[in-house]
Amino acid sequence: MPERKPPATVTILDVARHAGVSAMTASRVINGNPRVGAELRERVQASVHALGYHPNLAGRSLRTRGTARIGVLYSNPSAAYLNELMLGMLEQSSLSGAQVLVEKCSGLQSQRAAVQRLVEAGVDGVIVPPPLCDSAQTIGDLDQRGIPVVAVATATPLPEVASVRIDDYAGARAMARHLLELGHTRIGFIEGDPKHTPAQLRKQAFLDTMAEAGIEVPATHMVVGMFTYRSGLEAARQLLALEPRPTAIFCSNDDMAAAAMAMAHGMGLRIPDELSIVGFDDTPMATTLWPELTTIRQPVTAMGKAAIALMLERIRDRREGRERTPRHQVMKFSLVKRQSASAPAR
Amino acid sequence: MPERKPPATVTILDVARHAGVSAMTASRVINGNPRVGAELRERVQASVHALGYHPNLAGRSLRTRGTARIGVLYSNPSAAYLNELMLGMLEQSSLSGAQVLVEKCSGLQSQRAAVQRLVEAGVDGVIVPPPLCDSAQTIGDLDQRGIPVVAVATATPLPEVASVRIDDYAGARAMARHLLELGHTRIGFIEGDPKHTPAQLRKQAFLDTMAEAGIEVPATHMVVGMFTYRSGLEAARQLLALEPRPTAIFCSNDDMAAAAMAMAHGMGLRIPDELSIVGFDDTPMATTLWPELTTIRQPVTAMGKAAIALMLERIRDRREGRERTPRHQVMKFSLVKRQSASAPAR
DNA sequence: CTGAAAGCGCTTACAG
DNA sequence: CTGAAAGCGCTTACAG
Repeated sequence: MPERKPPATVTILDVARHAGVSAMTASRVINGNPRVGAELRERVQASVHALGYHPNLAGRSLRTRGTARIGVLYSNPSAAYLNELMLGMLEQSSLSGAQVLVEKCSGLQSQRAAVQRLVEAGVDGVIVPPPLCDSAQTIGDLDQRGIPVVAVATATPLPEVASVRIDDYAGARAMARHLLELGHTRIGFIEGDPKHTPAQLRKQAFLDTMAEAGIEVPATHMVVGMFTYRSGLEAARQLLALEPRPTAIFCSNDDMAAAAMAMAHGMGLRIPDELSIVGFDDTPMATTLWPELTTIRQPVTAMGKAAIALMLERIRDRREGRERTPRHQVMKFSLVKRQSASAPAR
Repeated sequence: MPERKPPATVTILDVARHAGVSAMTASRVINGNPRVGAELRERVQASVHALGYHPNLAGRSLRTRGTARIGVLYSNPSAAYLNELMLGMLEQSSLSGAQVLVEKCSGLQSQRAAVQRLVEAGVDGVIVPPPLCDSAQTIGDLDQRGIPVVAVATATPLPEVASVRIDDYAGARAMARHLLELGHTRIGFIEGDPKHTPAQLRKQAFLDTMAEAGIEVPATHMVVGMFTYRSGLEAARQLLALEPRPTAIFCSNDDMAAAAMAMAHGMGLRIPDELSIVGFDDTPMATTLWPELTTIRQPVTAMGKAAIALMLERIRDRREGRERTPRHQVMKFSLVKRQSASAPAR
């Protein structure tokens, strides 16, 4: 059995020695502090590279007292979405040595209580995933207590609150175009919960894109859903009973697309030959289904990371007495073409 | 706007002072070191409680050099499962200040390469989730290099490797009993991938339980699946074409149960009135579907945590020169009754 | 622009 | 069984 040497830990002192400078200077270079001469900066960077140095996060956060406490307040979660978001948040927070506290709430009553619990736990800020991100009530409550907030996936973020989101309008537009390019003209649309801002934008983008293409969308082709599988089932039943039947269904999220597929499968429709179905979000479900779902990918894990990063920035600013305008970060979506959509049969 | 005081950080020194002992003694009590007198132990514990002390993890891991590097080697993942597992692993590792490195591989070829990459990154141990946990090849490779392994969710763990799992046999037995108690006798069963050990056990448990109840299961009621949605679709089609139709379908996992529901919905069958469907695993999909799925809950997040804890224990033992028999931790499953199963219609 | 000293909170030898 | 000292790796004042 080969002897394994413990991975030799390269410290900042090793880097400093290798570069012939003090630990201080090495630290400054590593942290991007500009008050270092160009020559030393390069020497240090070379040493970091040569030695394969990675900062010890425990040491750093111990010294910087960077142990920020970040609350996450959610309600009514889609389990898959929350998992993915949490994954990103935990990854980022462990990098920065921040601590994450999760609170769940259901009714309005319980929203106030949950906020209270987070405050008592001494959180430095609160991240609010959907659908709570659209609740003026909760966000107002936090804001009034002077707690920094980062909203995730609101389509129309309040200016006083930082946010991470994708451009839902542009995403839905890209998907509508894709269906048009495949040759579909009779497209059914299943709307999301009208109270959620992303649902509104996705719908509007679909209608606008169809109008631009000169295609009139009959009222029967627009069916309201609630973003749930159950609502998708009912909506799909209505659309598939139409004569002539739509050749494609654009669902405002993946859960409803899964339901539409369920209806179609059982009715014996071949997907995508006889019916194309597309979703929105790219949840884990999208690759579980068969055929795999063509959808708009929302980079949820990356959004979780970004939310933590944004929050830490705000907390830091605050501790140092700066008060900046909250940032609104728009992440890139992508159109993921899988097997659930193709050209319509002629 | 109310002024917010920064959460006063209670250190181990505060606890020690409050209890009238040295920091050392406080530390020993907090870490469960038995070499402390009963009286001091109680005083310290009271102080911890009174002051609301929580250890600063950065300080701890800095001193213990506990920065273990743990690899996670996966292939062919069910996205939802992996997310949930990762969540637990990250939660635990951030508590312990361990670092997690993730490697993906597909073919056998790439398995060796992935192991090689992990070794080069200097990992202290590797956690292997399903389905790779059943690969003698990969586990053997790691074991021969002298790297500690923790296998997640193998039904039949190798003795030389630590493992975290549920009792698949008992779980499937509980579910079969549940269906029998509801009054079902004509039960179809969709098997999982026969290469996976949990699939074998789930099937055997079903057959044994039926036999004990004195019910003969015709061969037509047992259909092979591959744990995928697609295979579930085909299997359900076969079962639902039978005359007389089964009154219930027991699927070896949730993905196949979702597919069975899809077939049933489209055929216009009412669930659970005309057909009960149950799954296994309790993935996020189970609560997305409608009606929500009755299934066996596998505590995946907790299993992720346990895997990290087990691994850290092994690494620690190793560093201190101890060599113990690998532990096999069996977690509790639970039968989650939702709306997809009820008594058969008469 | 650069550095010597101190200390973040904790636990590991080392003494008794 | 208990404690005084030292140090994990890093960065924050404080000097120059």
